[in-house]
Amino acid sequence: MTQKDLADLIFPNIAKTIDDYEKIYPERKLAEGAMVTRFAPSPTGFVHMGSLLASFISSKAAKDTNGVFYLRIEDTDQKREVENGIEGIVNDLKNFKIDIDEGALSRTESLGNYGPYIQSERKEIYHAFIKNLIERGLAYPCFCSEKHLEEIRQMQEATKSRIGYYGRYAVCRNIKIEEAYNRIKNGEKYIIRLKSPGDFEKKIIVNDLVKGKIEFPENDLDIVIMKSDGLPTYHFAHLVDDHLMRTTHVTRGDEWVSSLPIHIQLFQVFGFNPPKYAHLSPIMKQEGDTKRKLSKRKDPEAAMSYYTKLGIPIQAVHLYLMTIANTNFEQWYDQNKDKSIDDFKFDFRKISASGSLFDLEKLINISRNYISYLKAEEVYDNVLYWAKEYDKQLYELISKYKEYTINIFSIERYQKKPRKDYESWSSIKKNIWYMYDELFNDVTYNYQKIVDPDEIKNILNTYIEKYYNETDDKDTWFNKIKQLTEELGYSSNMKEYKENPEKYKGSVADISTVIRVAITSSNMTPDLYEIMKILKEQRIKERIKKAIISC
RNA sequence: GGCCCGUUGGUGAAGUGGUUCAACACACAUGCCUUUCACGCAUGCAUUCAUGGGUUCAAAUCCCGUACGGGUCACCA
Repeated sequence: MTQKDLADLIFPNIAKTIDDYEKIYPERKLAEGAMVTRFAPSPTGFVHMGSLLASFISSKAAKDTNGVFYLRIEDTDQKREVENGIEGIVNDLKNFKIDIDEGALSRTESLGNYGPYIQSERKEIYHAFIKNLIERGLAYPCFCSEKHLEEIRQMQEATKSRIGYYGRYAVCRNIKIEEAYNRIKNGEKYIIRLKSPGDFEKKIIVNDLVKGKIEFPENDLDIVIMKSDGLPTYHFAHLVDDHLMRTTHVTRGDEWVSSLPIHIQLFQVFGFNPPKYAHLSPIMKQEGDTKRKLSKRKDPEAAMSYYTKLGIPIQAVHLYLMTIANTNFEQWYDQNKDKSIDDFKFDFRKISASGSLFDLEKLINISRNYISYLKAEEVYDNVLYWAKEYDKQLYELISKYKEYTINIFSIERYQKKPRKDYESWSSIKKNIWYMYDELFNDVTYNYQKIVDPDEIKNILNTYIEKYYNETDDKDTWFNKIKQLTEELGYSSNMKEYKENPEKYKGSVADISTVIRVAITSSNMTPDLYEIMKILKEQRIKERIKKAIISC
């Protein structure tokens, strides 16, 4: 009896060989330096920040080099799968404008010639590779029960030995072919393990794209490559898939670095070239005075939905991810404000080796800047789209007054340094609500410095009757406010007022504030002249009247 | 416990042996500008690169130890 007999017993219906697969999935014909990258999540529903960063980097690297970025679904652990998990992932990527060139689109649809892109559909491919290993005596069935494995572990712990299935602990490694054959024939449960050719005393060096050179002992663990359900483990699927899909660069979380010796060994056993690896440190979160990994479970900001709900533009999230991804990006962008991320050349060597702290404040700042450079129409479209989902009242209002709203968004926008009032689509309402009569009902007025109702009435009355004129240009408008100021015994010159405040009842600032508050109820607004231009004569008069009455 | 990685200001970080070695950005503080708020501008914010040794004429940068943080050691990915 030979290894071949054993292999045939375990995998009786394997039609294709490794060589066949090599032909079916040939080397990709891409330009020199083109990278083939992938995002390979489990279908657990949604993509969190860390994975998004990894997929963002992968897709950017592929795009920069005219390569291929694909999506592969890693569903070899069926317990993890969530209903519509694939759709959730595809959706998140789509929402975040990370385009895939190939890969799964849903359970039934996909794109590209290197599929299937869902691991559970690749079973026979894995089996062909495993069968090959068994034939060559490089893999064997293991009959150890979980209980027995647990006993081994406890013994190893007790004797302070290295933990794992290796050397003299790997009892099934030495089972005779005949015995294995018969036990399988008798229906005994088993898994397949790699017969590791590694030596723990020897070292291997891996050059990680972000961590640099890392030295490990060789892997000598007889790792499981096929589980009792017939599906491969992650390690083995990684080998087969990334080889057959011709992946050149694997970007993943650094929880995988300790598996590197296993992965390198797997590639060696088949004589394949391993891909280049980039292991990303996790995104951290400050909690008290300790840092911890940003958690999908505990931290709402780890989910993409958090940002769509908040109305942070996805471009801002991209910008933020890029500043985390490449440490030289921020400066580049600062000097190339007119360019987009697409013009920036991503570099694996510029990824920080230590985990960065997630900084929402910085994200918001980026968002604020980003929004400030949009056209008013773009702001409008975005707010409309956002409000449709999250703020019905706002949606109706701005739909009804489209031109008017765009005018509001235009205030102090088209200048060298636009205002940065808006940090997200959801925050805009608090900046513009007073422009809509529908919302301008039960307002309260806080006139700041001037509190005497008669004085306020007097200011307002005098202004509206004597000085206000709709057609005034800005200079005239302000000169008239200055005239009003002087007429009432206030100082129209701020410098002068600051030098001798006791000589006046107040300043032009105080008068302006009264008018501003009367019209908007807020003492913090953009340029009052612009606001009044948009509001127009009739409504200004109404509002001033309303303010006077409420004194 | 074994193996591996990391540690520069409140934050993201630049900088891998020596021409400002502590950039730049966010945040913060103060001042200026100013009809409010923002914007903008100016200034300030690590005598020091977790820590102790060592190599060197010279180290944040190289080596060793220690501390702290993280990862991993599944028929999970």
